[in-house]
Amino acid sequence: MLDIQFIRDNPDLVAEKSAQKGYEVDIPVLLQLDADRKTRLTQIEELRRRRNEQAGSLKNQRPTDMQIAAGKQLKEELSLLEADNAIIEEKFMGQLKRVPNMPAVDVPIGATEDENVVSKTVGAPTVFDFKPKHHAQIAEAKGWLDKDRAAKVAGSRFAYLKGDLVKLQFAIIQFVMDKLSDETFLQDVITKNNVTASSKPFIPVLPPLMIRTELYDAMDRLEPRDDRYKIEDEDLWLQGSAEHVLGSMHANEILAESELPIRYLGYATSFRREAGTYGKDMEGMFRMHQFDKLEMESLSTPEQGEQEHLLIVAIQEEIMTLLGIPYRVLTKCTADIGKPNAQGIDIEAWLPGQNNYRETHTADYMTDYQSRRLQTRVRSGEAKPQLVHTNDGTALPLSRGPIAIIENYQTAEGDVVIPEVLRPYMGGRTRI
RNA sequence: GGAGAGGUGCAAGAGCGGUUGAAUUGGCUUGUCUCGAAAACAAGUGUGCCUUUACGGGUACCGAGGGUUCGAAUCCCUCCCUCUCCA
Repeated sequence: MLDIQFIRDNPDLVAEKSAQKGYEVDIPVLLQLDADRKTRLTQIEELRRRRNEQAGSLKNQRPTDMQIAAGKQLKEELSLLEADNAIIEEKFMGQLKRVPNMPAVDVPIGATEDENVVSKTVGAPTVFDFKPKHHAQIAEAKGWLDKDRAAKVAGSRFAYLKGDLVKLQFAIIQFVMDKLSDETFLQDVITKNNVTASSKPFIPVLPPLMIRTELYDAMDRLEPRDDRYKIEDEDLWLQGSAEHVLGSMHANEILAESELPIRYLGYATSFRREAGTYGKDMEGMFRMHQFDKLEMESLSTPEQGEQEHLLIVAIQEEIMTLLGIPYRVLTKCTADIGKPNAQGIDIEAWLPGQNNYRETHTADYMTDYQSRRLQTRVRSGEAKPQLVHTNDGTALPLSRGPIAIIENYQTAEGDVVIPEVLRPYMGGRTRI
């Protein structure tokens, strides 16, 4: 949620930036509602003051009939005003929640994701002396992927992963977890990329995979609900990314400045209904209803926020480089960064089987947009608590990560060479 | 799932329906003392919103949401969470 004070002070700017992100907001209506609720709130507080005054003056004596009558009168006026204000308040919050976070100044303005800017390309598309296969072909031939039986059991966009593909997945998890919880690795990334951030390691976390409506909404990740799985008869949803359950972890807490940044590496199975993607990416395991993911989440001071974002991207790149996967980095434009984002980066891996770059990672910087509703704050010295800044980023998606490995490391025989860094986690095997 | 006991400030822990935003103790901060520290003593120590140049003032918050009452941390209802026992 955006700061209402900021909107009051900069109505035109907010309208303009919201439009750039493709969000329709009616700032004049919002501000009118804001003014209305303020007037009523003043009246309500005055009535409450009078009520408290009378109650306080009575102490232990019995009130007279006149005092009771006066009190009743006050109560009635108050409840009318309060009911009236509740309606306005609800409308106001509805409007306020629709206002997206303001994009940072250097976010390119664009109307669709096609206007994302490729800021960097690392490595060249892998060269083969044979026609590279799609990962689905390789995985199915190896018996690693069984979607037919998964469809029988759970429907489309599900899969049984089996055999060496599963081992590969666990190897990747181990590898990434080792790196991100290693201070030396982080220091190295920081130095190489000239980032100003601490080398505090990420704490591995296995989070709950379900989240309450209230917190999901506060994270601003519940919408569109069509893409979420709701648990029947419970006030719970299956999370769509570990970010959702990690970012909300410290809601309603005031953290000590010395604790920040708090960095988590969450491993979680993520669930998405993929509404509106019928027929898209049906081959293989590129787009599934359920996929495992290693996700970074950082809660930091406002001052640290932007550097945390840069660090997260640098880590993503370093991991891709270590895995030897060609990739490119996209600076997402205003239309694509997402509602709570101030800025966002995508990383796309080269997939020879699709002869294209495809999204594997995202890094989101939300400034205080999420923490305002979560009320996750930090106390710095004597000053009033401030809202923390939140960052998240994919450490490695499991299915798209393995897909990139399978396709880039495939051999003419249909085997897959194991990237060197993963071999220690695969019992020293060099190919599968 | 059933029966019971609970959820109060940084922590422990009081709180006959009415000067209780909340006793007390501890913690923490500051001051006195000291060469310094400890001890002792004194004062201070929540958050949101509205208002104020400022000092301050108002209001709300005792798990969450409703209700009863002139008046609710205290009574009632629903839900969430913790503990004990049973299944």
